[in-house]
Amino acid sequence: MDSDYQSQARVFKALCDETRLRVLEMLRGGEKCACKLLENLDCGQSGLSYHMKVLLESGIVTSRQEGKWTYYRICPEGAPALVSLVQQLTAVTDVPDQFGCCEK
Amino acid sequence: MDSDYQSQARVFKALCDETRLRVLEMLRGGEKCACKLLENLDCGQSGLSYHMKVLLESGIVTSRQEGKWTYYRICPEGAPALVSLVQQLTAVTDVPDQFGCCEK
DNA sequence: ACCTCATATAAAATATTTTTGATGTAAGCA
DNA sequence: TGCTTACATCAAAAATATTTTATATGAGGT
Repeated sequence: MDSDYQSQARVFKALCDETRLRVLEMLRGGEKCACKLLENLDCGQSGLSYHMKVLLESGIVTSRQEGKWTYYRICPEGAPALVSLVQQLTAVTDVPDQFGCCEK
Repeated sequence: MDSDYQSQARVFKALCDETRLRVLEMLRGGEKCACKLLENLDCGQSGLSYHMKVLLESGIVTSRQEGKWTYYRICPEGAPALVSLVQQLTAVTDVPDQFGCCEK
């Protein structure tokens, strides 16, 4: 598990932008090169490059170079890790915690 | 499923802030009132109010009034919905898509 | 070596989020 | 009614993120 709030936040930041969600949807259908992604998005080339960097740094996506092209795909390790992170963040524990509450 | 990018993004925005992740962690141990949350956070009262609004609007958290107090807890419907949203976003499909790729 | 293509990076402009401080509101109590 | 407590709302400032434009880099091809 990832117990550092900042790096958890970084993963979710990758998902809170429309353009990046579109990219992710395209990648669900399989590996794509940057130029194909670009064709189907409403942003400039450097904009895509920026968004892909955010996705890469979150661990949700990986890339691979082949000659001049860069191919991106959903990371086979990162994606399941994300799912379990979300599960852990929202799973209510049955163990009482140290915080208590106002006169309850 | 939530197929609108903007509302999907809204859910993830709720999770990409350290303070809100802390709140969520506290709520995992059970319902808490705002004042208890405030005691354990590094933000002002109006700041907490802002963050709780973001969490409420994302559907991950719900609240309940009791006299002067507001109690917050992880939403029993919203949390699982989030998990399945993440699963859907990152599940690679076996069906080829309409995008193709560069000379592959 | 030079040119082009695919992508990355840097800097500036712009937009969005978060924090802060002041004020508002509603509940409960004297 | 007037006071206090718990929280919400607003507006301005501060901090961050995104977009845009220009320039750089590195792989091929001629």
